[in-house]
Amino acid sequence: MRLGVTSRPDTKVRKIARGPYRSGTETRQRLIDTALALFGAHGFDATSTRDIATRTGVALPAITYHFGSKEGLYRACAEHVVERYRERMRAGSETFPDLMPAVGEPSRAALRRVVALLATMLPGSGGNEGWMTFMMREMNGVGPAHDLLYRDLWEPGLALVAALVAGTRGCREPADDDRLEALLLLSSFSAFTTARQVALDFGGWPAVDQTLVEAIVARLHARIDAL
Amino acid sequence: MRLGVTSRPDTKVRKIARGPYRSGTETRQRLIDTALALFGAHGFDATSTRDIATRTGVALPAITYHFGSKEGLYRACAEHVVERYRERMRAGSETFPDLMPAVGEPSRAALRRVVALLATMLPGSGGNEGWMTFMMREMNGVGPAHDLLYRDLWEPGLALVAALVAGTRGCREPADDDRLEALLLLSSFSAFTTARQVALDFGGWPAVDQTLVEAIVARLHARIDAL
DNA sequence: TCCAAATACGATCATTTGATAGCTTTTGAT
DNA sequence: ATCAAAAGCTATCAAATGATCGTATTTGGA
Repeated sequence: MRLGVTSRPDTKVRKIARGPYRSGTETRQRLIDTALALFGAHGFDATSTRDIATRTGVALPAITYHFGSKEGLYRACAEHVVERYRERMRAGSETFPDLMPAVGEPSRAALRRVVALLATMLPGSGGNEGWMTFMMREMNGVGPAHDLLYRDLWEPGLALVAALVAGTRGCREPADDDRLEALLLLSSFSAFTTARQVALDFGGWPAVDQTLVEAIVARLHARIDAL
Repeated sequence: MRLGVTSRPDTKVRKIARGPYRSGTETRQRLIDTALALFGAHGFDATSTRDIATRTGVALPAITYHFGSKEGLYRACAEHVVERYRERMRAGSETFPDLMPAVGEPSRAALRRVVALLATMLPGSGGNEGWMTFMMREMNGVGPAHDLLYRDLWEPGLALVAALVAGTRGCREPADDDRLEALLLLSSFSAFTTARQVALDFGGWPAVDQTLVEAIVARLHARIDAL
């Protein structure tokens, strides 16, 4: 069955791979994992579909078969990133249920926790390397997944932080200054994503580890307390 | 004359173009201007040499002739960016000669001015569009010009800011905290370079104009005063 | 005036790349 | 057991791309 660009195979039956043919969802996931790392490291145009297929251990037409095109695979990666982000934010919301903006001190406390939660997504070690850099590549406005990521990731995140900043300052609706403050707060993270190599080289740090994340969060908390 | 990758033609004679053949330096400069905009907007791999040549109004082999290869042209763009940056910093140094770190209040004042000077490089309107985005593309560590830009641009800039932060805090040598503070200060600019589209869309601002730059500088000055 | 170097371009090559055609094997429901 | 759909692969195509060859024109000094 050939797939359209947006549709995907109905995957209600195949669940467990028992033979040499894997289930469609598993192959799709493995392709997304590989592509996410390569797209994140080198960008859309510098990543070839042959490289993705070879590293995944499948033949070249598998990409067209499962995702319709190279761009379809890229969009699938973006959707996967959004899901990862929502997962983490949901987990954070369950641990800290009071993330909704309010007037006065609760907003400040919530803002502190949101920033700390976002900071936990910084480290690139472990199995999730690449999805942060993938995300940052789409922020300049061009790219096949910019609109999706803006609508489902950046805008909600920035709106939450801006609302919390406004609440901390005693306002109900975020104003220009609050939005700017939200942008400046979150841009602090970009030093360790977009400019990760420069930051690590300059600081002489080996990696974005827990110690470094704690130092960043401490500094951001100080800025929040001074609002 | 065929050129090596690093060498360039001796340009001591040809200066003024009087006939249909332009001077070598002028063609080189026009190629760099076009390439800088395209590389900055779409990246190295997504920019074709044919597109650069066509938009510049020259034939395709002109790139090989003047720069040796596509990568040679890219490096020439990076060198041009470094020169632009140094020009601006030199102009700022002449206007404000006291940028060197010292102990106490002078460092704070110098830091305020350095940040304000760097902020003036943010706006993308005018003839200099593209060189900021070109620069930011090389910060993740991969790319044909990363080392050059780090050595001649990022490291000196960060070292200056870190020294001024240390001076403001009363220390002579910058420590880890000072370097981190320098990174966080400068990363504030990345919100309006790497993430320019996201920032403008979210804030509802039409462009990175003087009003916005002043608001950013005001916020950064407040952070510096709180050091 | 004359010539070598510099500048420029049309035509072409070899490679890479994304996509497709056609066929085989596996899977799971009937 | 049977069969249609799903999953997969080999071979290949058409387009794009970076680079090169050969040649023509211009330039500025001898």
